[in-house]
Amino acid sequence: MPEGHTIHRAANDHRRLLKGRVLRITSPQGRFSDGAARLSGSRCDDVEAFGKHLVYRFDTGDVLHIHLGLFGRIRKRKLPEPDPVGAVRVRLVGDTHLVDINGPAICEVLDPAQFARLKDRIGPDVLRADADRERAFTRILKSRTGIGRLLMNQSVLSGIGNIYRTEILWRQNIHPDRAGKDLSRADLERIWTDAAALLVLGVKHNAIITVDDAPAGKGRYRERVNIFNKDRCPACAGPVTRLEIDNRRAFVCAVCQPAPRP
DNA sequence: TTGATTGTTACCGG
DNA sequence: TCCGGTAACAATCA
Repeated sequence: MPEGHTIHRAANDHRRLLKGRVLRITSPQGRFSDGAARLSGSRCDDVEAFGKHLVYRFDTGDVLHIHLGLFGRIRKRKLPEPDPVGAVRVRLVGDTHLVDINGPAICEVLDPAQFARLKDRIGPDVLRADADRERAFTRILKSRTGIGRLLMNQSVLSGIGNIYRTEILWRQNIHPDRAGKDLSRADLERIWTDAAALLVLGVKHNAIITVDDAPAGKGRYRERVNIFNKDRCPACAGPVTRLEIDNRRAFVCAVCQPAPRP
């Protein structure tokens, strides 16, 4: 589930439900007892997403920092309080709803200085209005690393996950092995703009939609994609090549996305 | 029971 | 400083 759109969607939803409210915070498995005790009873001042990082800000200055990693899940439940389902690390109880966080890779309390360091470490987020895209472009244009790797490096730019990586590069006819420094500024502008548009659509529909004119109704996996996990390129009908980049699946059309000269 | 999976961090060496 | 490689970790589902 966790690509950037999932986290931004959760942040928007949870802000609406929890902002301004005093929360009761528990640790059903006991694996976050200290953090829950430290935060519980304070007022939630805001909920924000930075790339795939979700943060709940409290009036004490403390921040609850969540990163779902590959397997984490967020569930919103209505009160009265139902039993936890699965490995609920932390439960945030508001006035009408609660939020359960299952299996996050990161679940920690940060003080203001630690929170500042976190924000500094995360690259500009294509979904945030305050994102400094130049910071990402400068870094990419100097890098020998392939753009496929760079797009998944959350300290370069944040919010793009594995499926969007494949889809964005296909839509822009760019091979993932092309070095960042061999791309043009115009290429990067197109990538950024496309990524932002697709993620906005993802937030809106709670699904990964990268095909134009997506038909109504939901895909089987809440996806409507062009070549991720497909056999044929929808543009040229040629075969889709499967790659592995950083041990993650990637898909390329050899015709529409010419490989760089070796 | 097994394997795959929409992710990240730490550490080391070149 | 940057880059590649490796390992560790997380929970659920088919």
